[in-house]
Amino acid sequence: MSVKITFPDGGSREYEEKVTIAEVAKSISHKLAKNALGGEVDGAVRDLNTVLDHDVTLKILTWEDEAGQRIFRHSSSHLLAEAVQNLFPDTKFGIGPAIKDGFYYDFDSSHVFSEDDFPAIEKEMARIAKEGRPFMKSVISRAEALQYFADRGESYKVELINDLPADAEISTYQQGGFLDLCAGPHLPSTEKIKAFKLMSIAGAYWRGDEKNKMLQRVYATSFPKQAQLDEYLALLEEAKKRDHRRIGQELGLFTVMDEGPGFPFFLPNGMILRNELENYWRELHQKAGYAEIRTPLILNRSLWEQSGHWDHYKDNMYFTKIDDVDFAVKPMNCPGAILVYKNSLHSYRELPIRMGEMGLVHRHEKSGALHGLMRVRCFTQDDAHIFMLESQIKDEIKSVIKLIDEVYRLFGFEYHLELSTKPEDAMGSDEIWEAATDALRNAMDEEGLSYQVNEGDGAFYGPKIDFHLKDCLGRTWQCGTIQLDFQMPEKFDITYIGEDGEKHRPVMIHRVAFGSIERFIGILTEHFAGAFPTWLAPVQVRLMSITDHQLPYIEKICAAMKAQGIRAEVDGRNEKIGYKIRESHAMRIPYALVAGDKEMENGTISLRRHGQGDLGVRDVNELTAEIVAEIKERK
RNA sequence: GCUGCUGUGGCUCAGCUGGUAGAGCAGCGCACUCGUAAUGCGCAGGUCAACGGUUCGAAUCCGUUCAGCAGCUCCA
Repeated sequence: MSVKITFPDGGSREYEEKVTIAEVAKSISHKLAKNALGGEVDGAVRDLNTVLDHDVTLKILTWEDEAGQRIFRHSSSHLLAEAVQNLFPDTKFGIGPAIKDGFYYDFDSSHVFSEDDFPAIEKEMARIAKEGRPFMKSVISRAEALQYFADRGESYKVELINDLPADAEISTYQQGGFLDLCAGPHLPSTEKIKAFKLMSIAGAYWRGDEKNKMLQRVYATSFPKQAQLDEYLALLEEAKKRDHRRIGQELGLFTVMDEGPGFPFFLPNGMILRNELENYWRELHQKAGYAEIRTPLILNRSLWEQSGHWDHYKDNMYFTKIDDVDFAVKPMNCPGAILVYKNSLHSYRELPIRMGEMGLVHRHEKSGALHGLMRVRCFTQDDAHIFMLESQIKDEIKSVIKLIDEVYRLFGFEYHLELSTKPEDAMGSDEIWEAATDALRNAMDEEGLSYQVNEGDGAFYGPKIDFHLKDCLGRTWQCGTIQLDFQMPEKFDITYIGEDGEKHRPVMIHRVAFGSIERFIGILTEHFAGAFPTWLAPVQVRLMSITDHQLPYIEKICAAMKAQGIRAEVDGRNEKIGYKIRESHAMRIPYALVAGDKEMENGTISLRRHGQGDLGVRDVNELTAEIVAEIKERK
C-alpha cells in the first residue's frame, strides 16, 4: 500500500509503505531532518514520529514555524518539570505550556522557589537534555489516568482529567522518570534542547482564578542554539533601555513618588509633550466636528447611583463628603457629559452631537497592578461622547475608527483590535446588547478589519472595540476604545425632539483615541525610545559654541528661533564641544547646532541631527525655516 | 489584593558571615578658551524607606508597615 504525501508548495512524494514524519523529512534532505521539530498533518500538529499510513498533506515544522517553536518550548517545559521533580520530589505539578518567547511550569511545592535555585535546576535540565531521553506517548483510559495521578497525589492533574470532555483521547508523555498528562505533540527527544534559561518566578493562581491556591510559576525560555538564546537576552537588555519609566527619569518627563502611588507627577519636559499632544488632539477634533467641554472632578453620589456606577463600579471609585453629603471623584466622564447634553433641548437636526472632553478620572487600581504611566490611579482620557440617531450609528462608528487610525498612523503605531461582549455584571437586556454588539461588528467587517473577540469583557453599559498598542517588551496595552451604549440614555432619560415633534431616545458612543494621555505617553516614549519627533520633543534645538567667544552669536540665533516658535536653548557652559554634544545626544534633542569662529564669520551653523550625526554646515535662515516646517507638519 | 524579589546621598550602584558608610555621574568652586559622544583639580552632599525588636553594638539579623520590580487576578 503506497502513501502519497502532499506538501504546502503543491509538490508531493510517494512512499511504498507507511512512513513517519521524521522519515519523510530525512528523505527530502539531511538538513530538514536535522531541523524538523514536528509536522502539521492535514492541519493538525503532530509528533515527528507520527506514522503516516494514508494519503495526507504534510507541512514539516521547524524553528521557522511558530508551531515548531511551540513544540520545542512545550517539550522544554517537561524538561524543566522533570528537573524540578528530581530536585524537589514532593512537588505537585500544575500546567506547563509554551508561551510567546518561552514557556512556564506551575508548581505546588513545600519548597519556596527563588532565583537562587535556578543554577541547580538548569544544571539538572542540562544533564537530562544531554542524556537524550525520548518523549514517549501513551494513550490511556480515563480510569487508568485518574488512578495513576491520584496514586501519586497529583491532585491538579486529576482535576484536569475530570474536566476533559467525555470523548477526549487521554494521553501521557514520558521522558526519563517524568510522566505528564499531555496532549502533545513533543520533540522526539530531550537532546534537541540545547539552550535554555530560567527567567523569573512568580505566583499564579491555579486556573487563573483568584479563589484558588496560588502556585509557583517558573518562567523560562529555550532555543535550539546557544547563539539564539544570547541574541534573545541581548534584545531584552535593549528593550529595557526603552522602558518609559527609565526614559521618563532620564529626560525629566514625569515621576511617581511614594506620596502618591499611581498618581504621576508631570515634570516640565513631560508637560511640553502633553500639551503638544493636546494641541494636536484639539485641532484634529475640531476638524472632525467635535465640540469640547469640561465637567467637574467631583459630583454628587446620586448621579453615580443613577448612572449605575454605584452598583457596578463602586470598588474602583474614591469617595468624599461635602457638608455631610456623599460625593464621588469621577472614574468616567460620561455622566458629566450627559448632564451637559441635558442642559438644553435638542432637535434631531443637531444630531450627531459630538462632545469631547480631556477628562481627568480617578480609579482605584490594586497596588500590584500599577505600572509607570501605563497603569495609574488617575489619568486623563481624551474622551468624547457622541449622541446620535439609531440610523447614524454605523457611520459614526466607522468615522471614529478612521479617526483613531489616523492618530496611530501619525506615530507609526501598529495595533490590533478586540471586540468585547456582554459581561456577567451588565445592565440591560440581551436583545439590546446583541444589537449593539452587531453594530460594532458590522462596522469593523465593512471596513475589512480583523479583530479578536473577548467574550464577557465589555463595559457594564455596553460592548466595545478596543485598540491595543505594544510596549517595548511586546506587552499590549489598551489605548483607544469605542463603546456603544443604549443604557445611559435610558438611565438619564435623555431625549431629542424628532421630525414628528415627539421626544425620542438618542444612542450614545463613548470613545477615546489616545485612551489615556498618560498611557499614550508611555507607549510613545517606548516606541521612539525617547527620541521623539521634533514637534513633540521637549527641547527641539540646542545651540552650542566651541568657545564662549561665539556665545553672543548663538544667543542671537536662539532668540530668533524662539521667536518663530522653536523650542531652542543655548548650552553656554564652559565645556568642550564633545561634552555638550554627548549630553544633547543623551537628552535625545533632535537638533544640535554648533558654531565656531568659521560659522560666526559666514552666518552659518554646523548641523548635527540626533541619530544621523554631523551633517555639515548650513545657512541659519534656511535651516530655521526647515525646522519650522517640520514642526508644523508634525513629521 | 496575592506570590517572589528589591529599597544605601538628585541618579546609577559597592558595602563578605553585625563593629556607628564608599565610588562614578549630576551639583558647586577654581583653572583651562578648547571644532563634533566625558579637560583637570578641589568642595559639598546620606536619620542606609519607616517603625519596632534581638544585641555591648544593626545599613547588615527578626517582625510590621510603606513603596518599587516581575508575574497572577483585574482593567484606559
